[in-house]
Amino acid sequence: MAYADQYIDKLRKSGLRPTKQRIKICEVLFDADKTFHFTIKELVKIIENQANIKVSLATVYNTVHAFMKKGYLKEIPLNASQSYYDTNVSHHHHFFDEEENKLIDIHQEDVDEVKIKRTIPGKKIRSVEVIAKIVSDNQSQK
Amino acid sequence: MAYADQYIDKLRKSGLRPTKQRIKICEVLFDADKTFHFTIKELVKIIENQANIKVSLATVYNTVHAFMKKGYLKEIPLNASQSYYDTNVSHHHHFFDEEENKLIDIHQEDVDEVKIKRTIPGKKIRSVEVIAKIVSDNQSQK
DNA sequence: TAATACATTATATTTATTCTAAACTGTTGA
DNA sequence: TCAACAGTTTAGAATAAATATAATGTATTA
Repeated sequence: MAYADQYIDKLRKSGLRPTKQRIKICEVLFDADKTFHFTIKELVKIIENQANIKVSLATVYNTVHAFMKKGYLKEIPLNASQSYYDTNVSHHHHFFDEEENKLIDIHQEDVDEVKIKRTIPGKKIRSVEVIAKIVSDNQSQK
Repeated sequence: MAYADQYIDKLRKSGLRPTKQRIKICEVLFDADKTFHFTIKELVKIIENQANIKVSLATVYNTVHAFMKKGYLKEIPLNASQSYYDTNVSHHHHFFDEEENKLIDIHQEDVDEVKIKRTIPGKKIRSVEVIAKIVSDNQSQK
């Protein structure tokens, strides 16, 4: 509640109408000081559990996408609408061309080994992959 | 054709029966010297175009998954069945726990900057993300 | 070659996501 | 304050990828 005004502001400044549903979604997403990861379904459940407000799946999709456009949320680049397979089973990385939905290999020698200094107790790293998303460079076309 | 025997061997050694469909799939995937990326649908189309053989979607799915289990193909870790979003919009990377389907942040300071030495003409890099897949480390539990 | 175990297939199912069109709500200005 | 409009929400339909099912077909074996 304390934050509601702040969210109304945030939404207005983004050109989004501050509706009951959007304010509730803001509260769930931004009230806590720590960040978190979620799927659409998880978000719907959290909202149902925390409030009397009913929010449809479609609204959550719309709002999450609107928030992404505004930079309030980020999609984790772990997903594509379909699976891609590779006949090159050696260790290498990829460019993903977002405009053409195409993958391009980056050979291992073109990337320095990625060293992760953090570990998770009881877990080991099975693979490390780098995905570099690329788009047209309009600057260089002038 | 020239490679068919070799593929029959490869399949037998993997405990897969060398059927017409599987041999055709091998030819499409492994005949050329260069590697390539594909989706299931693309593979179905290529097979239809290159041969008289009809292959059902289900067979291609089954075979591609069998080949992955054997290490002949790799799935590009760009996919999850659903999208994950993050309220942390700062630049950082992720662990993905494959057993629990959970994401864990890796802060930027825990990974050295990833430098990619290759460029694609007319394209610029929009984002570089590291996904480290983790699984239980049974070694350390003894 | 017969028996069996494995494969293939068309079709149905499941799941995530997007679309649609009708009902509803926030906003604006008289 | 209220009417009118534009933007929003919603249930349900549509789409699309992936998986499951069960009947038919095929490779293997002895």
